[in-house]
Amino acid sequence: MLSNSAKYALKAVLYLALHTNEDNKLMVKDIYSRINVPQSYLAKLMQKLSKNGIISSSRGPKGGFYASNQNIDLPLIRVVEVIDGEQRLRSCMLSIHECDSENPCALHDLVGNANSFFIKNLEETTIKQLIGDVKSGKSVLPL
Amino acid sequence: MLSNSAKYALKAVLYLALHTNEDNKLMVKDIYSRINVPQSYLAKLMQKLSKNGIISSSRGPKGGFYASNQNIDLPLIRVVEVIDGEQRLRSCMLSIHECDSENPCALHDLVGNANSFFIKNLEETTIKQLIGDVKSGKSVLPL
DNA sequence: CGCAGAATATGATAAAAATCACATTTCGGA
DNA sequence: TCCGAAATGTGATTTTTATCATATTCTGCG
Ligand code: FES
Ligand code: FES
Repeated sequence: MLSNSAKYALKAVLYLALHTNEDNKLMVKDIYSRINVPQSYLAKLMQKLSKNGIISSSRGPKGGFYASNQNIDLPLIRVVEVIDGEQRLRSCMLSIHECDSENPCALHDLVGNANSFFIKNLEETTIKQLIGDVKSGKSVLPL
Repeated sequence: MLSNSAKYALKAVLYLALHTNEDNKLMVKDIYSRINVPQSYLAKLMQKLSKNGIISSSRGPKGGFYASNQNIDLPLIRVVEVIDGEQRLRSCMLSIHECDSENPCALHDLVGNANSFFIKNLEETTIKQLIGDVKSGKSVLPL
């Protein structure tokens, strides 16, 4: 469903959304151990996220990565699409082609609904909304 | 969610359930192109399934793989557990640990329910039940 | 300006998943 | 009994994913 990389990326984005802003940046080395992701692997992921506008960054002294107000208004699905590509999430449970309700595979009824429900949630939920739950203690950002 | 191997295995099991029985066996070379799975890869998967009692086989001339009446009464989850291991399906969406409703991660509410719904279905649906839908044309076994 | 601190770019290595190839064992039938 | 047809066992190769390492570019500050 989600690749390991996508999980890492989501954790990183959420961590940035919780702990940074334009005036309060963080470097990879300050983050990786907090979310339990290998340092240089995380660096690569964050570069990709940054290049695709999911998170922000600035170089040089006083620089680092951060989540801008614009960034945290993005829907979660943007994060996983940048990392995993567009079709992985929408692929059929049995075959390689896209999941297709017009031509449901044998497993489609057992999972298709659940999956499209998940996708819909990812599309409709923004990063900002999600960290609300974490802040209020309703959910947790796991190691 | 499901590995490629698990998808292949499910397709193979369903194909056997649809087209074989004790008196009507099939060899890998008769199957692989019908379900679009590399021949020798499929052979390995079917050995594993056979060794774990998910499907049946007999050697020698007139031999082959088949799905017995016992086999098709198994729940679908047995197939994926044999191929993917027990925990993959139940792992948290954000971390490596098991999904845990007591300690929900930030994504849990968005997906946890959908996922446990899927698992429950895999546990409660037998192979036999599933091929009913295929036979009646309600769903399809895709390439 | 120039230096150090940071992201960025590039590519090498390691591990896991997918795929392929072949030797061995078992079994039915002539 | 023996031969060939089939699964089984073992391991090698390829591809993808995950991880590590290093060189390069940009930028604020003194
Ligand atoms: S068509 Fe296979 S999961 Fe939807
Ligand atoms: S705890 Fe993360 S998906 Fe359930």
